[in-house]
Amino acid sequence: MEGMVEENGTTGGAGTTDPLASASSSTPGSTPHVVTSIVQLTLPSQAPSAQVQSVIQPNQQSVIQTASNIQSVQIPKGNVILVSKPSSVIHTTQGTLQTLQIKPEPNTLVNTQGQSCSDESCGSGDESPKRKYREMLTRRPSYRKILNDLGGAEIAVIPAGTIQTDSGLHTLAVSGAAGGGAIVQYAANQDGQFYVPGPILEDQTRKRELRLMKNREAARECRRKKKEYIKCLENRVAVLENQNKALIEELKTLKELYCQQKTE
DNA sequence: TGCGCGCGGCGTCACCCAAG
DNA sequence: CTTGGGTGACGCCGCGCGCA
Repeated sequence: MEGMVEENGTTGGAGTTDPLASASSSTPGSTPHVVTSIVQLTLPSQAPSAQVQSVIQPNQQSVIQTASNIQSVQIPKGNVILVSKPSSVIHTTQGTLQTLQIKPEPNTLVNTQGQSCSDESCGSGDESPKRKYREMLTRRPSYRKILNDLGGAEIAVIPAGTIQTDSGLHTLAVSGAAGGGAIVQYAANQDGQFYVPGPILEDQTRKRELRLMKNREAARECRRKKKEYIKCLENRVAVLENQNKALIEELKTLKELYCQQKTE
């Protein structure tokens, strides 16, 4: 079906190692190949502008690669498109970065059956059963938490030489704290034992939890970007391999033509 | 069926670096 | 100098797979 988008891995085909193999050899409107971990889109030749075959990552910021520059691409109704994510990347073998305009419904995604859906409902990420299941599982608490649970939060163990007095309140630099070090404030009781006053402890705990939460999300995002980057590189390899193949083929044809003319 | 192994994902820590 | 975001490293966990 022309202009149809397929999700990868559902059928075999040449696309697996060479996602854009059909970009240079297929006729306009031919059925797109299905490629592992990526989605391909072929625009029909009747489309008002360039014939484009692209690589799209499902449900995430995506990469669209073409063997030639993308002109203004109009997507016929009923065909995909991605990409509500603002920072999605489109790049070509020429290295030019371009803008893909989605018409007429900018935020509409179309699933693999060609049905449209909202951005949220199409996203698989945080609502996948696997993720839910994982969230139900309890992880081993950190050593810091274990120490806190053992009462270390109220009576702190103070390493020698790290104490600065400050009107009864002391400040301790903890090198092992999350976020590259933390300042812990505490006081001393009559017995000379150190403890963290309630409000300060609450504040410190809250700050730490906030920091951990942000770092958790940052780590997730970082991993996601890393994976996307790797996919991008793999896609680029595929594009260049295909281009190389096409050039070799062209050279072969020209050679044959030349030999033919020579013999005549 | 139980076990070991590899893989992928996660949370946390430590460090770096840019911005204020 | 301080602060906050990004990321490499590390350890843990669950899962799938092959093997005895």
